[in-house]
Amino acid sequence: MELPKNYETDATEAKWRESWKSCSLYAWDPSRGREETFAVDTPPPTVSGSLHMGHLFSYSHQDFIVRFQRMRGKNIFFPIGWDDNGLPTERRVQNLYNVKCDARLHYDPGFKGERGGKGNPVPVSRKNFIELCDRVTKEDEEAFRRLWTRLGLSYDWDQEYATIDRHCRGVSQRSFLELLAKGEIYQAERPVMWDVDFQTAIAQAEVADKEKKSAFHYLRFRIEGGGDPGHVVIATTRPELLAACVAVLAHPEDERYKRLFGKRAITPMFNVPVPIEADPLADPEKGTGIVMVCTFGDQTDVEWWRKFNLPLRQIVGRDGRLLPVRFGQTGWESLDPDFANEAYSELQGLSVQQAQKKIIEVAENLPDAIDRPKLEITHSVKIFEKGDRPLELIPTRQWFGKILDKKAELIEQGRKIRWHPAHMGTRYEHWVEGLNQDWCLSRQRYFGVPIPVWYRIGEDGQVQYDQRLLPDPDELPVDPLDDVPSGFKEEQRDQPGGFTGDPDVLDTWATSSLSPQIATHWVFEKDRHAKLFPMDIRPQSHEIIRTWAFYTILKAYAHEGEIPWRNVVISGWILDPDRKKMSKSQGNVVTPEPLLDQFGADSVRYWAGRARLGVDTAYDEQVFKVGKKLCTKIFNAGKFVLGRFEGIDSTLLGPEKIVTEIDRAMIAELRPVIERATTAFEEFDYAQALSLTEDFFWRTFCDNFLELVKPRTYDEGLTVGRLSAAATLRLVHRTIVRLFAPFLPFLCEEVWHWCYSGDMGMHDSVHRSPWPTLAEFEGVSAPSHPAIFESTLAVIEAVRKEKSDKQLSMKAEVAKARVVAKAETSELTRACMEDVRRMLSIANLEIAEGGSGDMLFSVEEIQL
RNA sequence: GGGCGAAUAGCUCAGCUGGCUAGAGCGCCUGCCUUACAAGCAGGAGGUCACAGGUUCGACCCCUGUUUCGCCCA
Repeated sequence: MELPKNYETDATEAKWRESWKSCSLYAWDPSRGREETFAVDTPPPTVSGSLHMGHLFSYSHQDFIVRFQRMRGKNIFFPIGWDDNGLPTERRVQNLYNVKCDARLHYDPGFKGERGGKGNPVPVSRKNFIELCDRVTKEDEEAFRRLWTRLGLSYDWDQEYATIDRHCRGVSQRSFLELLAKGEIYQAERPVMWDVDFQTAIAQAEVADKEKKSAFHYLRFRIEGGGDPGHVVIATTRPELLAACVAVLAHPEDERYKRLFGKRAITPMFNVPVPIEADPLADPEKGTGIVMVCTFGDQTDVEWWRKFNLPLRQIVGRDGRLLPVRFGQTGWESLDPDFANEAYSELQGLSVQQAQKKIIEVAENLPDAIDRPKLEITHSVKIFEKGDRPLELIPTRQWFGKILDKKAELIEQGRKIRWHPAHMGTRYEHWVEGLNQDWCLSRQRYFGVPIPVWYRIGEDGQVQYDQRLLPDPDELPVDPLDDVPSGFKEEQRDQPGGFTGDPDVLDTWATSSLSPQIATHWVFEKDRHAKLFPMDIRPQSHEIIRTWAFYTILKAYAHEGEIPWRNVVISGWILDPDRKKMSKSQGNVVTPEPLLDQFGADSVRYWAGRARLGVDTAYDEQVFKVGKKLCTKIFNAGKFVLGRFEGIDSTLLGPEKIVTEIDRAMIAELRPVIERATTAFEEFDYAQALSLTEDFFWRTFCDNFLELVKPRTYDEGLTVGRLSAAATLRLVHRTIVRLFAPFLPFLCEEVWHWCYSGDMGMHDSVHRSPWPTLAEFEGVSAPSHPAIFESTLAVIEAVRKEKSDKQLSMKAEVAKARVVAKAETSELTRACMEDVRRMLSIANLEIAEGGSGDMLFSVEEIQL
């Protein structure tokens, strides 16, 4: 067989990519049963994000596990999806086409959209906007598909889905309606966390805490009825909310303020009397220990507002600007309405940031509003993880999923799942324990799964939110803004006595949390679902335990009372040299394509394979180099090993031909490698399996065994010794190629096809050939003594060291070497030393009885 | 402030249930063109296992505390 001189990654990878595709090597077989199936709930990546090495890292990890399971004979269900709905795509479209969505506009069929426009964004209709989103996600998906294929990820492309496609919209809406019917979803008008830039509600899981500079401003509130002193000083970081103040609170045991409880304080500037109440949540250590309650400054304000049944004074609008209000009217009582209105007129229409500056300016010009200079501090504020400005709490009508009523059950579900590494399960539990809000499901956005609900409109033209019109399950998916509820006509839309569609879309997590149901086709194909659910593994990274893992566990529990998967395997992060996570927003990403060009897919996978689950790893380009070297070594060793036995009929090279002592010892060395690598893989510890295999291949097999038997393979004629060597090389090498196959799929397939693809019991592709087991070596007798290999290596090492110390070539002849062996093993020694003698060119090898210690034999004298 | 994790050679990391002299690769040094591979081979230097206590016959490993770093939460 004529083999190429060098390993050309590009050509070889392309060849096998094509081959695997044309024979559907990775297709799931729907006819096989659950027990022999291995189902993976693959993370659908956000397609509008940028592709970087961090992605290749974690997605490789799944593939190692999957390829191992496939070789174990499992029927692999390995779908791939794209998460394309939601804000990241909207944002990308806005930037690419310089447009913004305006839901009031009508569809323009002629609108094409052009990239790179400048100036003010062009307003487009919702439908035009969604069309652009669809276009962009199609392109982005293609880029991902190309990269995943190039990396050799063994997805079943027949199972591809996108979270915005028809099927996913149907599953997501079905889930919504089912949970609504079960009472697990409800609608309510309440203060929710609101991003003023995106103008949408968001959920607790999407909030990030950020340290920001701020300041305590010290405001004087007069006490109604006077006293001494006639005022209290309240420290606040949000003076711009003063007009929304509805109460003043202090700790019940706080001696400074005890006498004030039950009285009223009067806000400066607006002169609004508010009650002074006692509550243990007021922190005496914070500020001046007495706090103003506004609607709403933070979550505690919401709690107090409910507890004390305080009025609502909403001054921050959905766009983050101060709303017009009129003091003197009901709900806006003031002791001096004219003065209050004049003061407020300076603030109205300003953003909260501008309003803060302004109100301090105004207050400073009043005689009695500010008590003392501000105190600068840093504190943590809540920000939407994809946003920029602090969140506001704004009362709006939203849909919610119930979670607070089942925290204990969700923790219990988490405990039924095996987490790898285990401490990631603790992180899940802590997240669930810390939840304090139900899941806000609705988003005031465009590119998402529509909430499948219409409402009746009363004869008075008011929307009747309690009069819901729901679609039939087999009508799904619907878009309530395009589709008409049964029994109505389009002309009745938004008309008195007619109907209106819910304008909101679902949180993207409401859909991606259904990835198991989406992939298994859930209620739509019950048999298929039963064969795949609960799934075997969920691979993901740790920052989305609180979102994706949590919501998926929640949905599976709410729908079927089940866990969604038996195992969660968590990949760590790729960190830059400053140990920061590689991510687009950090601006520290490394683009994959040049590295794939330079090192090849297998080398990149090798890099990923070295990192254990859950462990963050510093990005180190050296490791690609190491991977490439390993590939070259495997390539060269493969060619050489093949050359040592290819002239011999393979039927002459069965396990029974392995009779030479050192060959049997080699098989004995291989056995624990197979056992340990298998155990490691079963525990998802692919890194351990790789390291064991690599070490065995390079050190034991190439550097020592190959050198040791090489002379014997050049024997004239098919001697017993030559056949034994050839049979051992063949069987061991055939095993090594399979042990490497999950990590280096392209190269291993190439080498496999040089010699092993036609073997009995093996598959044409290495990737469907059986994972090595000890059974393959049952016909090989154990060596006479377990320490043979190690003892032989000790002799080799001693002679090599002697040559190296003398700065001689390894082929330099050794005039004489004296080996001392224990009496009971001297026969054995003779058998092994013949190989050693030939390997190291020892002219005169003397064997004597004697010796001590653990080694069977040792070198006493070397003459060069 | 609470939780989780990490700290081992110059660098990146192994070291699993406590047990020989703590390992690998990269880098470095000295040699070797040895009929698979110089992208290789042989040999070598290099570690107070973050720090301080404790448990134990024995601790990188278990316990307590401290420091530094990362992440999550309040």
